[in-house]
Amino acid sequence: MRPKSLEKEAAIRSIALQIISEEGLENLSMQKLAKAANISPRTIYIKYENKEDLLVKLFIEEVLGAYEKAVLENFDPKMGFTEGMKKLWLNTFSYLKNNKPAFSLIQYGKSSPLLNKAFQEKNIRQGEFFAPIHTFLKIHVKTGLIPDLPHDVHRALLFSPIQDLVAEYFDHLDRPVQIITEEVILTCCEIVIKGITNQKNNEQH
Amino acid sequence: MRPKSLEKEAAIRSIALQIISEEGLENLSMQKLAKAANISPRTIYIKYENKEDLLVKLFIEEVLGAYEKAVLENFDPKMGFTEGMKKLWLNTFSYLKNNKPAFSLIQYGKSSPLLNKAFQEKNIRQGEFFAPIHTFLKIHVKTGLIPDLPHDVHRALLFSPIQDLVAEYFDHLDRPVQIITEEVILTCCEIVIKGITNQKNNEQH
DNA sequence: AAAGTAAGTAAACGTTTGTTTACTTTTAAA
DNA sequence: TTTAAAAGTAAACAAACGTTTACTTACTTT
Repeated sequence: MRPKSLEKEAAIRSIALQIISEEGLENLSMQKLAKAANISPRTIYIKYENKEDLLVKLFIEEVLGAYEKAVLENFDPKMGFTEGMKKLWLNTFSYLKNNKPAFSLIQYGKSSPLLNKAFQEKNIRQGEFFAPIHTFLKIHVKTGLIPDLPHDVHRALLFSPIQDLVAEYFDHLDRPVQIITEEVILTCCEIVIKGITNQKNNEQH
Repeated sequence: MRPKSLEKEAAIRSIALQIISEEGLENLSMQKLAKAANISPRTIYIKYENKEDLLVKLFIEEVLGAYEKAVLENFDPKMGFTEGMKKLWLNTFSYLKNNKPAFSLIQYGKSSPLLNKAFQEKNIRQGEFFAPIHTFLKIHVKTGLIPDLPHDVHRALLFSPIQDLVAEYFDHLDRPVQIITEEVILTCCEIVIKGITNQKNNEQH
């Protein structure tokens, strides 16, 4: 029997991401994708059940999987809070700034009902994405360094600014002067850390 | 001559938002919209040049216009920093939590190249959205209360968490216990304020 | 009351959509 | 070397797409 061509599957995924990033999810069609990948539309249906299946697998497996791996590289839940946060922020920035297609689909994941639902179901059925961050935060809640808030609230406070900064990095890409640099990222990270940490020695009653 | 029916225009806009919110931007079609609004497709083209024109006007005029107005209600750039921030955060929360369709399209504005481009062009040509917030931050930079960072960086640090919290509010809507309440919003706002403000009396060298 | 004109409709335009049918090619195992 | 079977292709399917044509309705103005 003839084996599946892995190159063709990889081409489908990367070209789909490219179209979504450049023209938007609403302008991705199976026929456009097939033509751009130089294959027959039928070939896509050998690897994916239908368009929704393709989009969901692209989002969950290709994009979020690689994103999680990149963010957690050289990160350990037992790290000190400041060290860990800076590692996570810098990993996020250096991965996403070189992967605009991935960032685009992650953004769509917050808008599209289809992708949003897929994300929540995956989180429930197969365990949370970014589980080591979960552990990391729990440890620092236990020591009393950061307040005991729901994990989703922690995420909003600690990581939504870095994602917004990446969006701004891309918005400024064609301008002469870059304002979102690694130095700015670290400054912002320190500001976020300062906000969340309980500096017990400073309590004034 | 026969006047335009304002009700029909309003119906087009509100039903379009509803479809985008429930089924996604990628599933909004002119024919579906016309049928849902009980009008002929041609009627939409009396009021809008084409589909892109409809989407852009929906985003810029209907959604961002109303959003800006709601967020700035009873806000004054001359307010104290903590007071102003809390006002902006609570206004944002109370407006968006009752306007899921608006929130959905705002999220799409960060993903879709069409809407993103429209937003940037409008900001350049007709002056920034949320100009009073600009002024507000400049005042508190001048007094030295907050660091002098680019406005986009301020925005990421000060307002991206509240937008993320609204997204989480909607994600948790069908669960028995609500975790995103006005109280949580205020707690988070205080954490963000604590991070950004230069507490000169606490400097330890 | 009549005229004039924009608003609005029903139906259809040519394209493109997601997907499938009928067929050919490729390749590992017999 | 033959063969079974999945991979892959070209072409086409009905349905839905964005948009327009030809026509009717409704309302302001004269």
